[in-house]
Amino acid sequence: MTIANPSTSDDLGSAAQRERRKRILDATYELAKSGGFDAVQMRAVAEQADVALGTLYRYFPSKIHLLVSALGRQFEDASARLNERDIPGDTQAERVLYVLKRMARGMQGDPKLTEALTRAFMFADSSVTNEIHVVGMAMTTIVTHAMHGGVPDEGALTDEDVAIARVIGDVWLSALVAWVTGRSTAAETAAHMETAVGLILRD
Amino acid sequence: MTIANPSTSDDLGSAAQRERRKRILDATYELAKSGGFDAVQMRAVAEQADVALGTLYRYFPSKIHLLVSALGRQFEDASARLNERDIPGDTQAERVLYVLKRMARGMQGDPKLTEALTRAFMFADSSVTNEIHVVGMAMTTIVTHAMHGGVPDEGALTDEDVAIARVIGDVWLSALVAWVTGRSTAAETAAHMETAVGLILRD
DNA sequence: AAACGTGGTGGAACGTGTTCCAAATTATGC
DNA sequence: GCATAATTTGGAACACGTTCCACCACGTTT
Repeated sequence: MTIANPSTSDDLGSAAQRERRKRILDATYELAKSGGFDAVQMRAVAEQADVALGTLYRYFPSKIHLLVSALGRQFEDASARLNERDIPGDTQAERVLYVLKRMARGMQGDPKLTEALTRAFMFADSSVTNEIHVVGMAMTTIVTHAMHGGVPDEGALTDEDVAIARVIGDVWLSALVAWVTGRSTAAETAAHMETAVGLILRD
Repeated sequence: MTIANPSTSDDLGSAAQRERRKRILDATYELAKSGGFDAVQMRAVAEQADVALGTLYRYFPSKIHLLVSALGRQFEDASARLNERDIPGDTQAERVLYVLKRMARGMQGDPKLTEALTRAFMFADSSVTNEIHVVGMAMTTIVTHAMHGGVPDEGALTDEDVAIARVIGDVWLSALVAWVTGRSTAAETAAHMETAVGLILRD
């Protein structure tokens, strides 16, 4: 018996397996984008990705793993895109708000997708630690990068920088949940983030 | 046809209805305490509360409403208990950390219960706005009360106070989710809260 | 007291996440 | 190319949230 799990193993498997994995994540993305969390039904994902239900579960042991993995891919892409350019703004607060607003705009453009991924993130238990960590690191990287104005000098990252980035990430997540669940508007969310960043990053 | 909904209407209904509602919330509490989110099964709640499944759904339209209502009761109790005494500590940060640690200790003593209620809170959509609002207000009240050292002078609440309380509440919620889902330990959570409060409340 | 209406009961039924399995297919070692 | 192992498939089956419905109980109106 092999213990290999195509979704978490470092070994990415054969080309066919990589291809299947990509098809599954693409299908997840599409369904989430058009119908949100509820529309990402395992049978529907399997069908659209053209794999059997059992195969889907072999690659991703639960709907939550599946969605969080999709979120991770999104975040890594966003992080890579943001980090290759310089961040405008004269203060840390301005730069951080710049990237947060940029991300917020992106998410508001795809509310269903955002809802699906955020819900999954909030529901993830310890079995999803690895996938979650990918997302958390990407978020922290984005914020610290903005704090430093786009200088790729990673050595300058103090513990306090990281702590600040994590706190901002926390507030952002809470605000995101409130927005996603329809308990606050986009404008309220933006205002709340401005307040929070202003409080945390007083230069 | 009557539109009355026993769970949200201001009119609490007959004594028998109030009694049923209490039995349901008690059953929810018991099940959550012993088995967490998954153990709060609607059939089990109905049976333990000695009502029919249909009746349970008449009082609480979903499992999420049910759990968030139970959370609201918990929080209001905690808030009332905390607010009737003075908060020790010389600075705002010390006092806020005092109450946060106190609450954290309470929650760590009932991890399953905390898990159930937190999960429900995170999953609640806009149909649960009212119940959520109860919890949010209680949390804000607790933090602002601690900031002011137990002085019941509500007139002294500035907008900034409330904003600060909300940011702290956000960080607390994110930390709670991480703890509940097994992604961080109690000690890490406590340390993170200390960092956050230290950053936000620099006297 | 009879009729009525409101809410409660018991239980069937449905949808979707998840598990399981035997058969078919594909990959691997020789 | 064959034997063997690993993977995929198709689909049945199960669990639990949710909906629905026919019927019952009880208080109110007349």
